[in-house]
Amino acid sequence: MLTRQNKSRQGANLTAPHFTTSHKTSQAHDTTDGPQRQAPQPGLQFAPAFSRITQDRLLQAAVRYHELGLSIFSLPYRQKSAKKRWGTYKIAPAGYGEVCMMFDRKPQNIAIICGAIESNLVALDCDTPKTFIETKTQLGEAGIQTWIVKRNKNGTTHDGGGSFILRTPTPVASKKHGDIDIIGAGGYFMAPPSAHPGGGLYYSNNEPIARLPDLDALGWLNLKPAQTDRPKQQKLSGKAWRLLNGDAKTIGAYQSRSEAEIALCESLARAGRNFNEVLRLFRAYPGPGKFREKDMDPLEGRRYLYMTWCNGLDWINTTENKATILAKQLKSWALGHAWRGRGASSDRAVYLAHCNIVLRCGKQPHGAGLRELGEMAGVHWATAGRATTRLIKAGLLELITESTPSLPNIYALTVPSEQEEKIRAYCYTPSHGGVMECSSMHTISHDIFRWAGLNKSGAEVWQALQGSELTIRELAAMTGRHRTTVKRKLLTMVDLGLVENVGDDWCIVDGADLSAAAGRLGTKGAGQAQRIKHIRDRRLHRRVLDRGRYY
DNA sequence: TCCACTCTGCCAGGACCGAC
DNA sequence: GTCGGTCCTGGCAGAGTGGA
Repeated sequence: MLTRQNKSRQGANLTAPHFTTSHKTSQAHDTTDGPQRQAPQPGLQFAPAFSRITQDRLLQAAVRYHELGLSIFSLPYRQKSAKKRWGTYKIAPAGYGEVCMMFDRKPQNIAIICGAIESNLVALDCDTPKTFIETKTQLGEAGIQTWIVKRNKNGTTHDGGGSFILRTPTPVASKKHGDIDIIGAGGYFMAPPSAHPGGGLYYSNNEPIARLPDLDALGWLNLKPAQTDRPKQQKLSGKAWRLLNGDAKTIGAYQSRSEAEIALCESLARAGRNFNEVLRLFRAYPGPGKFREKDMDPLEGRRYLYMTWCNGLDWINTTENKATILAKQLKSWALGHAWRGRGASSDRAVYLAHCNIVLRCGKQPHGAGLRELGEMAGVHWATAGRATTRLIKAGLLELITESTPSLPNIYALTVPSEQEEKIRAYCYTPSHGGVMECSSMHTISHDIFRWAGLNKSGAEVWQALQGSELTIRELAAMTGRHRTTVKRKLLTMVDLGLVENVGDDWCIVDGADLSAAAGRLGTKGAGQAQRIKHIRDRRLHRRVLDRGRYY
């Protein structure tokens, strides 16, 4: 088994793994003739050849590729086609643990993804010996020596061909160029020590992967950049964009470029980006600059950014500001007591949405659009507006700044004096702010708890029943809903197969499926439809503003 | 179980501010 | 000056809710 110590030692050498097809691993050979001398005779079975490559060597190779920043995944032994979904590895390469899980158990083939965000690899797959030699010559004339992957002859077509693996500044589009398959973004190639379906193992030379300064370096191939997804700009703050774009004034507000990059990571994390997305953004934009310097060596750049990212996360986790702490206290309070009165269920859902917005942006006063509140609470935006008005009247919210046609209302969470003692008693602890509350918000906005479904009062009954067997009287006391309402909801839930009653107690049925129940009530997809409608509304609004009038 | 009242969803129409 | 943005009010129909 590979130890972490071994792993770090391997990381010191940036050359690609070198594999021979013989157990005599010390035997030096040229890329084109060495292994061919050992090529098995046609018709022989090749399984014994693989048996000389131990499971540890397969795992070692996989970890080595991982260390090089390549995105890999497993294929069935002696197969080239993926039998499982591998698209996620294009976006988020497998971590060290996952790589070990994939290659630690049985013989597998290794696939390396081209155009993946860390590597920007391109493979020039030459089908014939002639094309292979021509390409090798042209690369040599251009002063490019790089990692080459070949396989033993097995009597099939393409014997004598091979792949040249290169790094490019940007992902390259896949295409066919004569007898060369240019495997770029979205494709993958077989890596040593994989086994070809027709027999024979893949092996490689002992060269590092060459990095092209630009796509014109291989002018005769006319490489084109791949179309990549644009980042979701609307979710990033203006400050984050200024930092990403290397705005000197914004960066100058920090004591160092490192601090600016930590702040940028923190902002991206708050916007819901994961590390791989952040890495892609840092590579796509100039940023404060220090990462760019480190990224001259991609492995070093990745390590540096990972440390910066961890520092940003640490900051978020350890330095909660007053607004965040208050929001968590208020959220715990809102979830922990019964809200009484008509409309209280919606008020509670909208109030929790306000708290979540404060937690998300880490500050208050906070801007909250009615459509956003509606989507988060699972109600119509007009309902969210009316609920917000009631919350203001109740002293739970304060309207700081009225909306403009382009900016939403600005609110502040407030603590009514008569409630202050109770709310402060809901001291925030990690158990209050974790999974339980996330799932609560997720439940409230579920399609089944929409209007014409079980509604928000149904959501409260459902939440109260989580892990408990309760009577109608107890449920009414816990939720603040009238016992008639509680009974109605329970009977509907029984019809939907969500709950059952044993004597006076009611409990959730094992395996209850909220989505299926939403389908039966006709509310399935309501949240998605609402989001789509809001997108249309905003588009229409923009046109109206452009015209200056409605018609 | 029934009824009165409240709330919701939907629609139409109208209005402006801050950043660059 | 241009651009990019959301909220509010009022009315209507019908569902949801609380209480008798």
